[in-house]
Amino acid sequence: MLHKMQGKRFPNMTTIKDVARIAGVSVASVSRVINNGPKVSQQTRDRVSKIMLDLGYTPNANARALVKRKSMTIGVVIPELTDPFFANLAHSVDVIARQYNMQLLLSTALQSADSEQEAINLLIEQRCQAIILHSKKLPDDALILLCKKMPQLVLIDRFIESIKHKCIWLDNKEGGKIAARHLMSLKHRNIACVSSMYTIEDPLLRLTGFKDELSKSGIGLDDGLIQYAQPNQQGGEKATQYLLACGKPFTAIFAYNDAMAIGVITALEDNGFRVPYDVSVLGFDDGLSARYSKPRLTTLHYPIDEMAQKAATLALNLVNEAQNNNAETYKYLPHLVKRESTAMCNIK
Amino acid sequence: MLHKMQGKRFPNMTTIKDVARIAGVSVASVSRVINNGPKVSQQTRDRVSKIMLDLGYTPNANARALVKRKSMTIGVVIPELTDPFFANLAHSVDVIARQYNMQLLLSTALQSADSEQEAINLLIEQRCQAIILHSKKLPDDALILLCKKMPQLVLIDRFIESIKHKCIWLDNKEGGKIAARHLMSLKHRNIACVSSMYTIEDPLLRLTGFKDELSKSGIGLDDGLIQYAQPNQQGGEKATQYLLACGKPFTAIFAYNDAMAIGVITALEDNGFRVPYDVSVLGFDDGLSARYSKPRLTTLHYPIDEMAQKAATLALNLVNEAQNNNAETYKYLPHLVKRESTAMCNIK
DNA sequence: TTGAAAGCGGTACCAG
DNA sequence: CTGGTACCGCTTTCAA
Repeated sequence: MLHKMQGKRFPNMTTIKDVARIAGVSVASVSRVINNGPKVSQQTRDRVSKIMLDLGYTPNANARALVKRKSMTIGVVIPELTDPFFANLAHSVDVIARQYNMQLLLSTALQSADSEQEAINLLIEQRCQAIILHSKKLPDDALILLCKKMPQLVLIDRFIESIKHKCIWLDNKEGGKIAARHLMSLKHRNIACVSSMYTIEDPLLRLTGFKDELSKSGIGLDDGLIQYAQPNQQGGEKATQYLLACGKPFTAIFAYNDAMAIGVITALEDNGFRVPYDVSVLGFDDGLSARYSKPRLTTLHYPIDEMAQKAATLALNLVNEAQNNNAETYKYLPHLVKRESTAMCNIK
Repeated sequence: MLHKMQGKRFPNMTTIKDVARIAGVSVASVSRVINNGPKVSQQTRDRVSKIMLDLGYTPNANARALVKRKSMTIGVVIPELTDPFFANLAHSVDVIARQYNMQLLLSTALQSADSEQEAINLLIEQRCQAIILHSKKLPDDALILLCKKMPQLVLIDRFIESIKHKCIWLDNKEGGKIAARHLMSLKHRNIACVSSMYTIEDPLLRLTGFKDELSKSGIGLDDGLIQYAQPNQQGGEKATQYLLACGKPFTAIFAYNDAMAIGVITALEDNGFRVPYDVSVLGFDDGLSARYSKPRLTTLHYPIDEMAQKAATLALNLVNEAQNNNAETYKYLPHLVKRESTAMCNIK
């Protein structure tokens, strides 16, 4: 059901010329009034203002963008709005956009490289002055190319060495380590993991950091105790059922994200285990649901708000390659938020 | 921290002229190639296409919008993106936008009439071909005026008689009635309400419908058992504490929305009551959290997705006042989703 | 099949 | 302080 180019054209609206004609002045003067320009007599200013109001005149941003070469828009590419994580990301960009008096242009990319590329192209067509891109599907080289074409493009949640000064990213590996330390501090030694089945690097990094830290203390992670599933509540439930079925003992589960963690808890309780008394569950993200769930989730806070605001600010201030010489990089760290889903291991 | 008009101008990008010059053809021909126009020789088409690719040429949507008087954008005004309800609304509009090959322009309005008006103005400046407006603050007459100026504007979650063919709304009163019927069918007779403190009409309508339906069966609603608070989780907790403190007995609570309902449950359990065994709790909206919460929420499903899609489609097909003669109106009804937070009253 | 040229609605420079 | 005007990048007649 693709309606190619459908949609009616905008009805004729009053233009600057209409205003000028009716006010008996030149368009130049009207333009000055619109922009609060300096050299207009108060008398002209008042008359023109009144007429603009009477006519319900609204300047055309497209025309303005064309001549000024500034669209006053900032673009965001995210997979979709229904995921609160991405909605928050967009929201934070919006906060910055407002500060700069700019409009938010949203492009959702679903889950394919093509659709990501398409989303970006649309934003470039619109000549956004900044683009915040959350890409998981496009390969590194495509992004590097893109950055060359669009200097004011910033990547969020991704790290690429050769354009690292445009990458706002979270240290997932360190996140895994923090998780491991927390669980170890609670004396857990038999730990399971519920990870995402998608082949993006985040889950791998978290897992790697997690394992590394455990092994530092001589704790191994049985491969059978790592289950991969869809990174949502159902995936969490399913993975937990497998975990339970395999029969290996564990006293804690590190989930890829909060949604999975909630699924994990559900499955655990359905099978007669109590969280955190029998099994501790650790999430990741610290979204709203982490506070809603019962028990409330102990989880790693993902500072997406901060990161998105940084991304927007950075993008807006990226004039051209010349300025990218700054050696700044933008690594963020998750931090532990202790709530109720983890507790001291009570099995010796 | 308002950065007036800051932000660098867009770097010079290659234009249609560049392409034309390098290809040794006129801009007209390039334009034809871009738009897959009919009268171009295959040879020219190929050469120009290649050059566009080599140059990384991307047409300027602003220029195009100007001359074609079609921006290919669709605007959405919502209070904010962090609320999943509004994020869903925006998402559904986006779904339609994609079908029509249009871009989503988002304007957040926070919580004041001025900022709503401002958000709308910005979208009109952008010459969106359709605007979906969720307004709670602007008075009826302002909206009626707006509709006159912007025929392709559609209101969502609001009903104004004189422009009812542009209103996509939910029958909140009926929602209240459905809620009452459900609770009565479970034999509850002492019922409390936790409502929103904001003076928008939704909470009032729900409450009215609720009371009306109760009184039909001869059940009264003690004014002391109606508490008003912020329409979020904390508000729900607070309101419940007041309810508990006032000492009047009740076996069920009808909350203004899911967030409040979850707060209600928390407060109830903190005070030793079990949901739904001791007290039933009924929510409204049926957002994600209704499924995450424990117990999972029995709630009234708000078909916001459907409504938003309808709104977008309607707006896009609204050419001018002439066509608004259609007598169609767009009332939607919530429906009950039974989950775990309500149960038969076990107090005689 | 092609190109020249007239705008679309503004801005900004220059002259008066 | 004001007006005339040359663009901004692209589409679309109209002729050739």
